[in-house]
Amino acid sequence: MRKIFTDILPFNLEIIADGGQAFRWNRQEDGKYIGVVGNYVIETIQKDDKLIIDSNADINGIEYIKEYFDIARNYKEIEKELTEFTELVPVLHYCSGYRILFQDPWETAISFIISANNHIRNIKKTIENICEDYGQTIEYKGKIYYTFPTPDTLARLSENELRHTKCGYRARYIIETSRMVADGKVDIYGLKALPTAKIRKELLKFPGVGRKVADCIMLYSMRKFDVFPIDVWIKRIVEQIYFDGKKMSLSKLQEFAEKKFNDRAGFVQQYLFHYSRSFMTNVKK
DNA sequence: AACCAGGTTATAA
DNA sequence: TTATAACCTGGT
Repeated sequence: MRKIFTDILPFNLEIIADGGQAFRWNRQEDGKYIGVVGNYVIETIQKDDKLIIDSNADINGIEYIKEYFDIARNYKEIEKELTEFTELVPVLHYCSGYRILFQDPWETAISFIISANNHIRNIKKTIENICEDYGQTIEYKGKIYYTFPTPDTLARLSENELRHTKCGYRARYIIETSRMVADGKVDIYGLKALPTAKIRKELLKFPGVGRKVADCIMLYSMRKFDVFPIDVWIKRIVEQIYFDGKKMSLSKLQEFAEKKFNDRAGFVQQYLFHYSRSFMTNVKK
């Protein structure tokens, strides 16, 4: 069915879908994005202050999609509040409309394990391979799409089988993590209710999950906004803006950002990330 | 041909 | 506690 969300601004579908927080969106020639979210195939395009969505979702699915795009949150207020940090005004201006999706924690965990030391192009390809090989099929408008596989499915695989998806040495991490979830060692869907530090401690039990990946999982699938995942892009831009371009250790930057941005750290990280990727491409690490 | 990319892990000082 | 090397893969 079709659903149109109105009055959505600030909202920028392009950077939301292609900004590195989700890996299953594909831009079409006409500016439309097609992606698989949960069990739904979603086609969406933004027309100014409207988000037009066609999908195989029913009424309940529409609600799920609304949550996914974080439609109800007042981002105008968030962006306004953050201008309190005057050095971020140009960043906010450039990145207005960025939103933090509310994704499935299981899919997000595996996706970000794959993301470690990897390119977006490779990450997307590997995830697509995994879905094609091990997900459920969905037919939509005469085409076949694939869901993200369940923990049980991946838990049964051997490392060599999974390596066909081009995930490389991460295969072992993915399988062991899948087994931990499948065996109930970590209740990945129940973590959201816990405080950030407690969730992080649980997530760090997964092989292939370090500080950065753990924080990404919390930010993109559990609505924990007091985290500040630091990758190479964030490191560069924070060092430039706040430390006169001097190299700083991750732990120093982590402490600095969390203290400074507090409950808004996740949003700030998101804006800084896109800004950094746009303007810091020629700067050495 | 070597080096790098949206980190993590194991090992050593 | 902090530093360094190795790691799949695909691209330059």
